[in-house]
Amino acid sequence: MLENKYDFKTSEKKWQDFWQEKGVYRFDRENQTKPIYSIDTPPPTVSGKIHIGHIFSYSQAEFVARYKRMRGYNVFYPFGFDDNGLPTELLVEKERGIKAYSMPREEFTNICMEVVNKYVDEFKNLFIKIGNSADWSLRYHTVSPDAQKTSQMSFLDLYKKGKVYYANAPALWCTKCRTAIAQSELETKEIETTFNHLKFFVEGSDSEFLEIATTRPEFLCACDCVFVNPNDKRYAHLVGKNVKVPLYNYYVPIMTDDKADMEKGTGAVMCCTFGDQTDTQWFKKYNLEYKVAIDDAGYMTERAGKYAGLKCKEVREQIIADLKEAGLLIGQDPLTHQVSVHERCGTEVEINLKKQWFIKTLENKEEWRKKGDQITWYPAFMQSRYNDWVENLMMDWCISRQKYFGVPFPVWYCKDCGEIIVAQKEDLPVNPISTSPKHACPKCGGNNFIPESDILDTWATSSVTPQINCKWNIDDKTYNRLMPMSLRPNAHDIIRTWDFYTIVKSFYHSGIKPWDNIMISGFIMASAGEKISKSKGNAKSDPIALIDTYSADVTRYWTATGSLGRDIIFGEEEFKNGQRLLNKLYNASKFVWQFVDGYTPKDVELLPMDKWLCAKYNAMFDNFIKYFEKYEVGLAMGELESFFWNFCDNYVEIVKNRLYKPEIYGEKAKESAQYVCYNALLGMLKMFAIYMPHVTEEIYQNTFKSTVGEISIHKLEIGKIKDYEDKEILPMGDEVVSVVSKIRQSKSEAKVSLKTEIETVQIKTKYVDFVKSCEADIRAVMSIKNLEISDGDDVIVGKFIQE
RNA sequence: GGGAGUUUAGCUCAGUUGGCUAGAGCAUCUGCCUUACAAGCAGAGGGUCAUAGGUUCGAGUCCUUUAACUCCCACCA
Repeated sequence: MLENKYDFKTSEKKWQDFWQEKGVYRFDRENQTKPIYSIDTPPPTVSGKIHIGHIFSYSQAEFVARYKRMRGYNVFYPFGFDDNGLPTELLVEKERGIKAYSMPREEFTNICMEVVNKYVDEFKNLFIKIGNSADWSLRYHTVSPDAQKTSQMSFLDLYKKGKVYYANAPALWCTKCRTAIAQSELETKEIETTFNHLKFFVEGSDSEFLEIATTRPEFLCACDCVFVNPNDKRYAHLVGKNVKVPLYNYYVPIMTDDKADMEKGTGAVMCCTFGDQTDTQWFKKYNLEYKVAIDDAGYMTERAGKYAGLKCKEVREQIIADLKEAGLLIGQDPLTHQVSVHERCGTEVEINLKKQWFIKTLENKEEWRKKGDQITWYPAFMQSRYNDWVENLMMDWCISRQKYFGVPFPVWYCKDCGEIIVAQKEDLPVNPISTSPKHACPKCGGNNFIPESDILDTWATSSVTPQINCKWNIDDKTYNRLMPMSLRPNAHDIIRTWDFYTIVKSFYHSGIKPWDNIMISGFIMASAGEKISKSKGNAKSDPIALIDTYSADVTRYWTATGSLGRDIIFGEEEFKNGQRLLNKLYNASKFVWQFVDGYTPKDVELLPMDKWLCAKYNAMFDNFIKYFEKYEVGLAMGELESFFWNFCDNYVEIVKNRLYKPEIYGEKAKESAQYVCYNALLGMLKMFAIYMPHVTEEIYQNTFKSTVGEISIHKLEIGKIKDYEDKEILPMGDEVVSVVSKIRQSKSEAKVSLKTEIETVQIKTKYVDFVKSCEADIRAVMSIKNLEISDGDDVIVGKFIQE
């Protein structure tokens, strides 16, 4: 029996412990008969507190895991934590008020480990608290030795295959984080600046000058040449001549290139190393000199002369003032434009030239497209984001980071000849700083080595989560059994990083796609167009507070609303619906159970309305499956929910008379209702268990477990009520509901109680036979003395019999 | 500049291959203590389906136009 009231505060914790203890969600390695469904869960980045957006996105995938389990799959649902690299370093620096570069490397990484462990525990507890059904025995960490090993194996494999290279090539650089970054880590920010028109005097003339517009005059000290378009008649006569760089007074040539846009600025552009992407292309194409204007931390170099040692933004104003004073500034136009900033810190990104490691991505664009096509995208339109990204790739993937806390490169350099020496696979994981190669340099025989002190981009490890999960190169049997994985779920912000890089790696390593399906969820917005962010202080949606206030089930319910891939705006009012549902589910179960306690389903001839309910249930079930197969977890729940309310408000109301009073309506009528109540309620509880696992478990344990036997509702499979697929009956039963509704309406309009007796009701319907066969039900539920049923389309309600 | 998504009731959103009078919840209003639930139930009002055209016997749904909002990408001289 069920307690009178449901108390989520005690119940949720109780069942969470129970599930862990009984291993209800364990992947069954030994089972060879059930089909496997594997989920490549995104390991959340340990970069601060988890907010409601994470809960939203993870829950959507979690519903799929539960659904598949209840459809008979052996579900492989691991959970990982991405706890290394730049994001984690930034968290540690902020939390402890330290800077990585101001202390010994080892000390810093030890502190990182401490902080990470604290946060990982918090994360895990939160996911358990929300009722996440991951198999925690499959938990992994990207900073753990196992993950490091896989990540380094990935590097070695790419190295052997010539897909990773070490080169002195222009790379994006963050002067605040003091490291190289990748194109995918850029964000755009709109800023106000000025377009400065400067005089570049033509060599040998005091009067003739070339007018050049620039937003970055601080780069004047790093100018290599000036470009004009070859078709630009305005400047044709100057091509080949030299011009004098303002303030610095050295001469650079005027050259032609198609990339110089006649429409932009004055049509003449200065090329510096490096002001922007185009400069890097010119640098390569014309083999220009590399002139460094800005150092790693964003200060001007010696080359800048009197401005050396100053931040480049301060210098800009000063230079403009100096240019003005020297009469070299023709004018200034205000300009609003987009600049690239580092997504982690918002700093404007520079480009510099250092030796870095790159993974080749540009040469296989076609292949990335094809692999994207082989994966089914849900919703389909999200694939265009992936395609856009692939098409617009500008640079190979730079994977070296000048940071401390992460997976090291398994690489040394020979001190004598510079040869690259990589570790042996069997020695992994290695830290080159604390160990040395086992053999002398194969090229020169030298025995002195310089370790690579950079670490790998955190995405270089995150992009091998399928390989980590499936034991690539460690357990071939498991790998072949699980790859490609069934599903990759993530939000749309990391398509260009996590999804893209994972596809790249999987293709390079084994030539296959990493997953069959990809499910992209939306974002929780604070308001239209405004992302939730702690720094903005708009995150009034702390998941722990929400769970404590509304329960995990209600919070989960909320995450299921909406359709896949769409952003939704956070609103606490919406939680009320979930509370209502949870309450109703408990009460309805309690009510129905009193009539089926001790009942075991047996074949009976069903009454018409009971057949109708079964057919209705089965039709709902079909829709439920249809939506779930498209990962539309919210729309699936919508189907279930509206069926459930219909069940409570119409069906149960109609049959409860039969259940209460078999002496009036007959034993058979009672048994028919019992059969349907038992099956429909159990069926719905199982489906609701996907969304609200705690309350449904509580109900199951106190009711159906006694007849079903299985230790947990989450071990059951969802399904139809047998043998009731008759679609013809649907409109007939609906007609009865609508007739009852019309009678209710007349009572409501007369402002009388619903139990008020009615002298006579005339029903005119096109389903005379069916309605006649439901006569007893209709009379009972509406308290009708005389009921006349005939052909037509109307309901006439007679006198009310008042006390 | 290229691409994607959205636009349906005051609010949040469903609406499948075109098919009865366009639906639900919230909010508002009117009632009802009905042998589960008043944390409940019944009912009512409320919509030119963003816009303009087209295809069709028939369009919220398909095609074209325009507009607004959001996002992704590019441009960053």
